Amino acid sequence: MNNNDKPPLRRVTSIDVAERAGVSQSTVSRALSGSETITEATRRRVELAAEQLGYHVNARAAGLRRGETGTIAIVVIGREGQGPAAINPFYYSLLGSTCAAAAERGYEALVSFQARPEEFFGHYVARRQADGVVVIGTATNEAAWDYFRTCAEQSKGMAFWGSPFDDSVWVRSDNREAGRLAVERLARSGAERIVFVGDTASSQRQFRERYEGYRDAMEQAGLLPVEPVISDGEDRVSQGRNAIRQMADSGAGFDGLFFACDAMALGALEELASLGIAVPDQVGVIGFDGLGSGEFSAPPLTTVQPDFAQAGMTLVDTALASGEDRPERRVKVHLVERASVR
Amino acid sequence: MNNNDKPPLRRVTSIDVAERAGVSQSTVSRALSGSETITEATRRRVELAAEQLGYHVNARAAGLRRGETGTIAIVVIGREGQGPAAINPFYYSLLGSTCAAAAERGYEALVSFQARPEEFFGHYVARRQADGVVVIGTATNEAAWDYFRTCAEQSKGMAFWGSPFDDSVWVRSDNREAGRLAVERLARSGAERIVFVGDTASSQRQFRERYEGYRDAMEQAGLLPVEPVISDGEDRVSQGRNAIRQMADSGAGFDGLFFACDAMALGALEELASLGIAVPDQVGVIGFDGLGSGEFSAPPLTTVQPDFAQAGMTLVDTALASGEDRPERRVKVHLVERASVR
DNA sequence: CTGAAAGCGCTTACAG
DNA sequence: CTGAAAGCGCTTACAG
Repeated sequence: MNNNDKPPLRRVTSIDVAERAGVSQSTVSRALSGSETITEATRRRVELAAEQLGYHVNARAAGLRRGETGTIAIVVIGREGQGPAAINPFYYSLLGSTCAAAAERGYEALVSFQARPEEFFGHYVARRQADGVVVIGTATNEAAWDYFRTCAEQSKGMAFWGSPFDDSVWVRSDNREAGRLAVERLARSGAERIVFVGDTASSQRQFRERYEGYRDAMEQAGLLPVEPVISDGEDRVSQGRNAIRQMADSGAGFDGLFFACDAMALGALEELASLGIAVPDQVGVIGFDGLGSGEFSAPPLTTVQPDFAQAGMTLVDTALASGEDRPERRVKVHLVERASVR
Repeated sequence: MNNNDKPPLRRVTSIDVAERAGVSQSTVSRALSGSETITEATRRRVELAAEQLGYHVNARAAGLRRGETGTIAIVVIGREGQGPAAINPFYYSLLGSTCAAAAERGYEALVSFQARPEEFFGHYVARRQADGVVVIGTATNEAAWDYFRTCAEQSKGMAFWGSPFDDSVWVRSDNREAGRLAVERLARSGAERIVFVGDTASSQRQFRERYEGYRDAMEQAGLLPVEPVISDGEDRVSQGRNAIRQMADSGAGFDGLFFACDAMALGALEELASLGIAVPDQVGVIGFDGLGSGEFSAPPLTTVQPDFAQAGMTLVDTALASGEDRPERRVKVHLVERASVR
């Protein structure tokens, strides 16, 4: 029950277990790793000894010998000069699903948040800390992506979520489908002058893909696609606010809005309200991301969301695929109906 | 530039670097680990060789020899039967700050999401995968906390955020101060009949502490503290909604509300709106957590928030403190002014 | 300032 | 089915 025999002076090793069970170290190893060639009786004896001694196999020594790390590294890129508190919740969801996917594949997840150049590091595979690395996070930190782009040239086993460059192993949402879904839903509500808001030249490549999906869907619906509305702003929320102000000033009419991301849509909702433009009655609004914040906005935000579980799994599998086959991986998206479209 | 010399058949080791630099393995080790006793010239030679070969020291082998892991494990407890998508964003923020704190202390972070009994695991220290483990996440998963409580009895180096039990090394917000802050702010807006909403017998011990802070502050302000309002509901959001309905039915008057957490407050805001009760004009509302969702609610939610950076740091330091001194660690809180109080 | 040797705690051919 | 021995890739006393 308690340790009044003798205090553990030294960490208990497989040799201690072997001694206690009256077998060799090899047998302990085999018994505890589930080898087939061990008698049930022996295995039980070993397991008992291990439990009595509070023994757990030293994962690092085992891995060193086996040559596998059994872990996958996940790096989350943040905006320079901002802490993890400023991370877009979208990436937290993605991080969570990626960890879960890693676990499902039998891997541990080593995660790091990187924002400043001094802390950029991606050589986890070379350092034998991981068998693969997945990189997610804001596309706005150029220095970080430059760094990781170089990393990817040097090492195998890297997978990126929505990288700002195409020449590496990336995983993305099916953004064209997202555009289609949004336009279709807006059109169904009766909207005809639907505009896409977001910078199609953004380092976030996925924005452009969403715009293309919008454009094609508009044409297919017999509607007139217009040029994307691009606005400035410190962050995505103010970009959304400013876009509305800009459109109001220009006097261009619109009755449906598809935003490149939820944060912009959320800012827009505020601005629309303060301008007295009713959502969804005068204008329907759809975002992209599926942020939790959209559940409580006024009105709750209808949005397109990727399948996070699939995203995490694809990221992990891609990182582990050792780069020989480089399939373009697209993650399914679906519409989350809330109340910003009639 | 490219590898047309010969493809790397085998992983490059410190022996390869030694050979190339014309020194011994010991020297390579010393040069690369920043030992003082090495000539600058030698060091440069070694570094050059390492770079040319694309060598990185094998972290696992080094750690095995050194006896340190250099990593801290972070486990995030989820609700059974729900994936990481259902994790309260509060814990994501806390996870992010904990990872950042670990990095600041020179540690890697090994994170896992655990919700089902089959996946409970906390013996990272025994398995030599980490030097300490911090556990955060929902207090509602009893089986998980039972498991980790037992873990904590067996191993040193564990730190818990807001554990449902007191007999272990926990870190918590300064919840009484939170209660004081909320009451003071509400009173300043002119509220007199202020009520606390939240289950004071909840497994989330911090709820009770917030209530106690509320109660004491009410007395000090010469106001009458009332019994906490407790409501049922699937999740915290519906508990918030139901609390409002309950209070409306009972006819008890109130002009200030302090919720045990933001999710409840957010649900309450919706219900208040649908009942036509104006916030903040008829009733002031304050939550706890600092969720991002509160920025976009109608109206934006005034809330009390812990200092996440401090929380992460305290968690890491506590886990690493090897348990000999068990200081009760309280994390500072502050009021985030938004628009749900006059 | 540098090298040769031992050892961190495992696993896995190789024998028997 | 089990054991003795070698080795995974480092670091660190111990010498010189």
